[in-house]
Amino acid sequence: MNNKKHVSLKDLAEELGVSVSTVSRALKDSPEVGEEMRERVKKLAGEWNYRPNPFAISLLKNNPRIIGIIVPDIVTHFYSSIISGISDVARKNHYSVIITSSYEQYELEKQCVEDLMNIRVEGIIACISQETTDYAHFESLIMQRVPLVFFDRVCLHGRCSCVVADNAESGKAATEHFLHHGAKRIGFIGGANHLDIVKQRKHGYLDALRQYQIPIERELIVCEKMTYEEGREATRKLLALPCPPEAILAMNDTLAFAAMKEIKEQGLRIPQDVALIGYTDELHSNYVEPALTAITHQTYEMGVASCNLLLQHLQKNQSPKKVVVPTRLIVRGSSVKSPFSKIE
Amino acid sequence: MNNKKHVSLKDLAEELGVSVSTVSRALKDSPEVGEEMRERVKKLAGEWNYRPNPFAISLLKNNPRIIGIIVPDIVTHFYSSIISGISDVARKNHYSVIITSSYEQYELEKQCVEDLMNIRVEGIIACISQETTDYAHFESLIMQRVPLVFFDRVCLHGRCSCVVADNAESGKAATEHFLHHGAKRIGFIGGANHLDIVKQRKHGYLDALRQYQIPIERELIVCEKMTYEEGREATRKLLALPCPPEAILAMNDTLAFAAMKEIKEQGLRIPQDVALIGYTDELHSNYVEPALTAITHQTYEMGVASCNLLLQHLQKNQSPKKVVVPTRLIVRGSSVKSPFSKIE
DNA sequence: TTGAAAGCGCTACCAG
DNA sequence: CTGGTAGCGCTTTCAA
Repeated sequence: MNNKKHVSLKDLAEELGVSVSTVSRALKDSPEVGEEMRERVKKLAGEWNYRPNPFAISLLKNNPRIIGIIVPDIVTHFYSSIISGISDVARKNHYSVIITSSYEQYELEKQCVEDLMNIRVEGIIACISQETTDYAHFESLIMQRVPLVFFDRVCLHGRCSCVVADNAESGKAATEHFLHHGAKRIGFIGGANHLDIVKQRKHGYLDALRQYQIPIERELIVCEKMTYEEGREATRKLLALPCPPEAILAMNDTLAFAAMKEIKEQGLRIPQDVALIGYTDELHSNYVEPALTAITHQTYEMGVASCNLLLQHLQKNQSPKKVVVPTRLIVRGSSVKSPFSKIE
Repeated sequence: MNNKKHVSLKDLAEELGVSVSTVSRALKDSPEVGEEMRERVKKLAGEWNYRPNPFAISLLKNNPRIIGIIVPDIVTHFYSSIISGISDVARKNHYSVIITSSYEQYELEKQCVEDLMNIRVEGIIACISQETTDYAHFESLIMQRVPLVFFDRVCLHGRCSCVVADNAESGKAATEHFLHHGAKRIGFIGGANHLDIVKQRKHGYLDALRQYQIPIERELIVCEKMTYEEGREATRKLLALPCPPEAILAMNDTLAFAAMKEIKEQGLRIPQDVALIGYTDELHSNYVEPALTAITHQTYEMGVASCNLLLQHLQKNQSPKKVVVPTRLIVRGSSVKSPFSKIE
């Protein structure tokens, strides 16, 4: 048709012999344009496959309708599932989403913030990296009044909205589950201590022990990085104790699967010798053997909640809110010793 | 400082008492600007945290530096890993990435194309949905000269670039592996027949059988949708045959894990009663028991290759290329009957 | 070495 | 009901 890549209002106007203003109005069903005119314009726009140039509109209105996301990584099911929830809500509200990964690194996380600001996203939804202990890059966003919502791993409490799981409760519930089923010496494998989620889940764990008047043993608590290898190492440490734990609570799916592998490789049985509970999503817990008892996050819902929260902030200035998305303890084979287990 | 959300060239120019042109030039180290001037401009730009408005630049240059991605879903590790590869290459080349999901639905896939075109991405990287058999929405992209690269599930051969695994070879290799280890009756669980990947892998499977002069039995080949439930059902069908297969090749990880579950639930042993090979990534194959022998895709590399290919097309008009990323058969416990298995 | 002005595509205001 | 025009922020001529 014409050599230019995109059709503009001007192109349409020239072809129809009218002004750009008229074409613009006709296309958005302005009441001040003639019925017949509207028809003609729309017909040609359809034929020529006209699409409004989003950059012109963003330039004009200063609202690019883009939301930025920062996650530690995108391949972990937990995050991709949350992203999925965010994207769906965003799309329904005619927002695009740009996803960036910090790869659990502080420096890269700062870069992500920088990149998103350069793209001029309207707001950011983030989950901080394991490494991050300084939050200046996020504080600067608050100063610039860029709406900001954290999920799962949060910071700057009270200064921006966040979506979290009921961490303390779930840590307590898992621990109580062990206690109800006869285990008294319970190991806890967590991630870096400075993370809120670690603190809170550990808090729940300790709380349950206290309530049941179980003495707390420091060496049963191992908090390092949340990687597969560290999980193996932590489990090895626990099992090598003079008096090893009868049960282990692992703080995410990588750690849980690592613990499971290590326990098995040492020739111990799950749950008879060591019971195991993880934090994970439903997908893979069923594939392993025994099926993994786990605290299940409603990841998709967390994404939906995060995006809704951000949209609220985008629409009007609002004081920070905190949304707690409940978890559930799904009991499978890895935690309950069958009544016959002691006879075997 | 000032109430406006963003600092513009004009703001800087006014403050410095010079023209916008000068500021613009100074900022991009144009040789025709004075040393001292450049210093002053850059200093103020830094202090005021000036960022060029990307929409103005996109409007002007008509290159928004955004790449669109269409995947069947984002939560499957296979796709998220490929996305990860694409994103990394894109970011290194100062491109942003917008990810959309078709949820394996034809209608939504068309919508994704539409959305990405509205955003005016410079090019698109896509993996077609299971449902898609009509490719008009992609053909229209070719007509509009929008660079397009397919990966894994491809179409419109020869008309656009694509990145694929060595499907036929891998299907053949897996089948030969079974044959070498004594299985003769091999079941094949695939996805919808119209998909290239299914055809090619089946081709490899049949090829191996022919070469070893094993009669081909139609009822050993089950091709339905690639969902967990269909995988269970397909396995059930195979095992219910008068003469059930000694080995099963499952066409992706969902199907493989489904098959594993079903085989176990029927009280059969893997690999003694039924050997199993899947197509999957390394991550979860090791968690299950027995560990799953699998054709491993180099997913991250496929993403890297796809993005590189697209960038080439973006830089200059080029005839379509096809990149084949080799797979590897990783032998684990699920396929090799131990020498003692028959004694047990 | 610097400034003025046009124009990218669009909207919105003011005239007619 | 329709047209003209200014302006969003930036780059890029052309003049000085």
